[in-house]
Amino acid sequence: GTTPFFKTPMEKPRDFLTMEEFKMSTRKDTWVDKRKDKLACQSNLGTYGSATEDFNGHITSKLNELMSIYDALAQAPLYNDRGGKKTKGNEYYWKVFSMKKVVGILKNHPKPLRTQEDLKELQAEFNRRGSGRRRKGIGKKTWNKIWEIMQTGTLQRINEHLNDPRIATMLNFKKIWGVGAATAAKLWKKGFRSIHDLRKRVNEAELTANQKVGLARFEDLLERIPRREVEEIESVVRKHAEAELPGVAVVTCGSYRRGAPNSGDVDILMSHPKDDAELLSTFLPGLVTRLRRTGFLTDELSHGYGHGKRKHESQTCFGVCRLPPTTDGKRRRYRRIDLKVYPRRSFAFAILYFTGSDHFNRSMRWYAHKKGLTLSDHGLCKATRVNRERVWEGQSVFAETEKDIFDALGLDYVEPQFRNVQG
DNA sequence: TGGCAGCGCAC
DNA sequence: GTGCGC
DNA sequence: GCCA
Repeated sequence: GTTPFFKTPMEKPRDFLTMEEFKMSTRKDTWVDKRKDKLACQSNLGTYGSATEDFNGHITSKLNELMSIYDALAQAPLYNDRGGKKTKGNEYYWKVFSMKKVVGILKNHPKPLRTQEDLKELQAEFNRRGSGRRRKGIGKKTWNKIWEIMQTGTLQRINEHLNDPRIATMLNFKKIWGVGAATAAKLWKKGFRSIHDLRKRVNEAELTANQKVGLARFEDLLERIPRREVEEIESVVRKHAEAELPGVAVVTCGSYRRGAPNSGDVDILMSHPKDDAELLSTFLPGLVTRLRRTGFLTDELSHGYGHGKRKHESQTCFGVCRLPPTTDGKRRRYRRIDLKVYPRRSFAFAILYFTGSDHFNRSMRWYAHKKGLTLSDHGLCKATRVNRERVWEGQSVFAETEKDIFDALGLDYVEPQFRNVQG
């Protein structure tokens, strides 16, 4: 985070601004600057993040269930008889968005909610104004849901939906990687009723190549990956990456980098001081070939080897991998792995972006936005908008480390393990 | 009442 | 252009 | 579903 990724310092590319030039060109002392201590990417410093114990799993598990139901409803125009909206302008999309936030807040709440007094205490914390900062994100409907779960152990709304076999089946299909609500609804309409069913008549299901992989590896891909295994996977990739391109930097991001005890997938970012065009032309395809040949990378889901507009900016390979059997002969699980290669000039931005968490990123982007800036996995630039259309994007500030990016924004640096905020 | 990010790849 | 995942 |  604070130390450069390579020993030799990088020369600033001509099209980047120095920190001085950048700060000179950005507005300061705006109203957001005075309130920046309230940001999720600043205010939770030292309080959230390292929370490893989930005191309110009895509540969040139920909210998660309802969330996945809404997620199915949100994106299933085929399921709704009247046809849902085509975009995420759909009402359910934002219910899910909002509930995710609530789950994050409860996961980080340092004590279990059992009694009405516990709940009132938390509500009071949310309503307090003046001296204490006012917390946001839980509204009246959600307080009612939490109270219902505390009293009855469940939500009537969940049972109503799950009693509908269409919803229950669609939720199961949605667990297949590459199958969203639209496909799940299509499969229901075609008469499929279970994963087993789908496997039996896979040819009739008309799945895409990715969905077929998702179905074949279904059970394994549902499992969390222990931290220890993420490290093993990283070391295999590092070994082959180093063979392909000596001196390559290999950094595993995602929840692993935030210190999580287990992860949903493995997100590996790589870079090298060499010339960008050269790095982005052959390295990743070469690495992928090596990983395939050794049997480690078993499936490729999608590539971004860069034939599009942004071919100079990054390359990706999403796939499935598996470690060799353990010494006592036990087979290992198939795991989702993302490989990404960024040129050195944007490596710090990419590392910051893919380390997350989601809400931490949103918070930083929001702050940047209010200062007339735009933050992405490629840079931090001045943005000019007319009628909400981005018409012009300035040069990015030069950053060799994540800390440089915080500095450019005028924020305090936050270590990865404290970026675990969700609220 | 409008905003909550926006993008690239498979098909 | 839609669906999907990031 | 929450918020300004």
